Amino acid sequence: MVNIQFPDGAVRSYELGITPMAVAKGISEGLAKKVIAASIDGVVSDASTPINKDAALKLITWDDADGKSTFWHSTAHLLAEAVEATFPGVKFWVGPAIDRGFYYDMDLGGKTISEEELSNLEKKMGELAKQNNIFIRKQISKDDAIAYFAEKGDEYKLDLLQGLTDGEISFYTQGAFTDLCRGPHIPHTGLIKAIKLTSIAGAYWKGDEKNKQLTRVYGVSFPNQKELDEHILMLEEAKKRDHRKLGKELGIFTFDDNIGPGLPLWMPNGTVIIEELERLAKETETAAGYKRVVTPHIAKESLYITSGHLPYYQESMYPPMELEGVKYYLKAMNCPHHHKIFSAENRSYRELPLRLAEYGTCYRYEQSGELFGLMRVRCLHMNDAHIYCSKEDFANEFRAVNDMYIKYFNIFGIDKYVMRLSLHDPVKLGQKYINEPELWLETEEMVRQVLIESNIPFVEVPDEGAFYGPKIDVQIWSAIGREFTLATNQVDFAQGRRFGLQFTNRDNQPEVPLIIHRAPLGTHERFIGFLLEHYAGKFPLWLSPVQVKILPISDKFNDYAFSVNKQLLEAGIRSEVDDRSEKIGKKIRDTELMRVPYMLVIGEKEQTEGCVSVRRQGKGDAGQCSVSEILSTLTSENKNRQSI
RNA sequence: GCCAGAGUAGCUCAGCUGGUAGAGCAGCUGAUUUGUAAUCAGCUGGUCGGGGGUUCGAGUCCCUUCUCUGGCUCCA
Repeated sequence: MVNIQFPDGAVRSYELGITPMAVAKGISEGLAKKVIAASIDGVVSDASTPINKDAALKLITWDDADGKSTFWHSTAHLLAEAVEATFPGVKFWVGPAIDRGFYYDMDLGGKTISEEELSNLEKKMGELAKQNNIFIRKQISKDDAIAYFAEKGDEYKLDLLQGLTDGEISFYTQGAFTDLCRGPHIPHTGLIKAIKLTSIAGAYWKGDEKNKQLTRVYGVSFPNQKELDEHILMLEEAKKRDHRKLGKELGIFTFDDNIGPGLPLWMPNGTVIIEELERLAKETETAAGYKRVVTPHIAKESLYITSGHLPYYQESMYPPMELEGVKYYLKAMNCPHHHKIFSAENRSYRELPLRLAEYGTCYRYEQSGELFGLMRVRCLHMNDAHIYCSKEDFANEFRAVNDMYIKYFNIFGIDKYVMRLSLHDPVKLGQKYINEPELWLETEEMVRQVLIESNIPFVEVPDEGAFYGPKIDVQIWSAIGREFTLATNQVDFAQGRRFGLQFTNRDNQPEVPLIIHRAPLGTHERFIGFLLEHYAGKFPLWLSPVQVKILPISDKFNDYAFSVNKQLLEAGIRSEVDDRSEKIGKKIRDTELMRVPYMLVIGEKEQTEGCVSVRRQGKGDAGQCSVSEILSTLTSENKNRQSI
C-alpha cells in the first residue's frame, strides 16, 4: 500500500503502483477525463506513472499552467507526426511548449512548407488526434537510442543524445511517431480538440546565427473549439491596439521609403506627446538635481576608439563619413559625449554627484529584420543621463534613480512589467566582463539591496550584465506579445577609467568616479509606442495631442464656439473647433475615433446661457457647466497629469 | 543579415484561367443647419512599390531590387 497526500492535505491509501489516472477514476470519471498529467512529489509526470512509494499528488488539468504546457508539448509531437507523414525523411530538433502554444524545429532537407500545406498539416493533425492514440513512454538505454537515430540518420537527435545521461533517456510513441523525449505527455491524442498552426519561420539551430537555419512551425491547441475561438478573438483585439495601427490612425508618426527604414517621422500629434514627455523629464530631473546638456549628433572615430565601441559595436553604427581624412560617426549612444563634458573641467568631490541629462538623439544601424514599428528603430531619442559619483554616494544615487522610475510608472499607471537584474558571470571576467571581481559583487549587492528595500519584484539573470557593470532592465510586452526593454539603469565602473575621468577627493587624491547610466523613460520611440498600446490610444488629458474638441450643433454657433476655443487656448489647453457643416452625430463619432478626451457640444441653449455641454471620450454625455468651470477642471487635470 | 509571406487611390480591400483598373471611407464642391458614434449629391484621385524580361498584349507569368509583416539572431 502507498499513502497519497492530496493538495487539500487529505491522505488516502492505495495499492502499490497505482497510477494518478486510476486515482482520478476512483474520484470520478469526469475528473479522469480532464486529467492531463500529475505532479508527484512536485515532479510533473505522465498520468500513467505508477506510484511506488508514499507521495504528494496533484492531478493536473488544462486549468493548470503545467497542464497547458504538457498539452501543447504533446500537440508538438502530433505536429511532428503529421509532418513526418507529409515530408518523409524530415529530421526534427526540439518541439517545446511556449507561453502561448508550441513550436517544432525541423530540417525539411531543402523543402519548404507553403501556407496551403500548413492548413493541410492542421487538418492532418486533427485526423490523427481523433485516433485517440495513447502516448506510450519507453525507457531506453543510451546505446539503443543512439542506434535508433543513427539508423534514421538524424544528426540533430544524436546531438541531443550526447548531452543526456544513460538511464535517464526515454522515448515517446503516439500512433506512427516516435520521439526522443523526457515527457511528460497527455494520456492520448483525443484530448486535443482544436488546433491552429499559426506561422512558419526560420530559426537558427541552437539559436546561433552561424548555424544552419531550420524550419520552425508555430501553433496553439485547445481542449475545445470555444477556447480556440476565444484565443483567435483575443489576438484580433490585441491587433487593434497595435501601436503601428494606432499610430497611423491617430496621426502620431509615419515612415517614408525615401527617408529610410527605421527612421520615424513624428507628425504634429506625436510631437505634442514628445514635448509633454520632455517637459515631465525636465521638471523631474531638475528637481532631482540634474543638469541639462546638449551634444552633437556626430563625433570623430577617435572618441569611439577611446570608448571601446569600435570595432565591437561598429556593425550597429551607421558607416562613417570622411571629411579631410577624418572619419566621423553618427552617435549610437550619448555616454562618450557626456564623459567629455565631465572631463572638460577639473572636478572636485564637492561637485559630485554630477548628473548630466539630455534627451539625446542616437542613430543605430539595426539589422533590417529587427526593425519593428516604433519599438525598434534606427533613430532614437533617449531619456538619457549619466551620474558621476564616488563609491560612497553610489547606493543613494542608485536608489534615487530607482525612485524616479517608480514615480514615473505611477504617473503612467504602468504595472505590467518585470524588473530584471542582470549580473556578471565570474567565469567570463576579463572577457565578456571587466575584470573587477570585487566591484562586481559589491555593486551587484548594492543594486540588489536597493531593489529589495523598494519592495519591487525582480528577477535575477546571471551572465546578462553590461560589459562595464550590472544593470536593471524594465521588461514590457507589446500588444502582439513581443518582449522589449522599456527602460534601463546601469552601473558602470569601467568607462570612467577608459576615459581617464577623475575628480579630486577629500584627501586631495585623484579618484575615478563610478557612473550610473539611466533612461527611465527609455526612448521617445519605444516609450510612445508602448504608451499607445498601454492606453489603447486613449491618452490621459495631459498627453492628448488634442485635448478638447468643440462641436457646434450647426454653423450658427460657430462664433460662440470660437470664442470658447479662444479662452481655452489662452489657458494653455490644446483645443480645436469642428466647424464643418456636419451633423452632431458625425462630429462626435469622428472625435471619439480620434480619442479626444473632452468634447464640448455647443448649440442654441449653450450660446444663450453662456455655457457648454461636456462629453467625455468613451463615457458619453457628462452634463452642462459654465466655461470657467470646465476651464478649471481641465487646467487642474492637465497640471496634475491626472490619469483617467 | 537569415527563413517564410505580402505590396492595387490617403485608409480598408475587390480584380476568375494574362485582354490596357473598381468599391467603401477619407479629401474637394454644392445642398442641408442639424442636440450626443456615420445627411445627401457630384467631383478629384492610381504609369497596380521600383527596374528589367516573356508576350500581339502583364496588376495578373519570370528575374531583380526596395519596403513591410511573422519569426530567428540582436537590442532602448
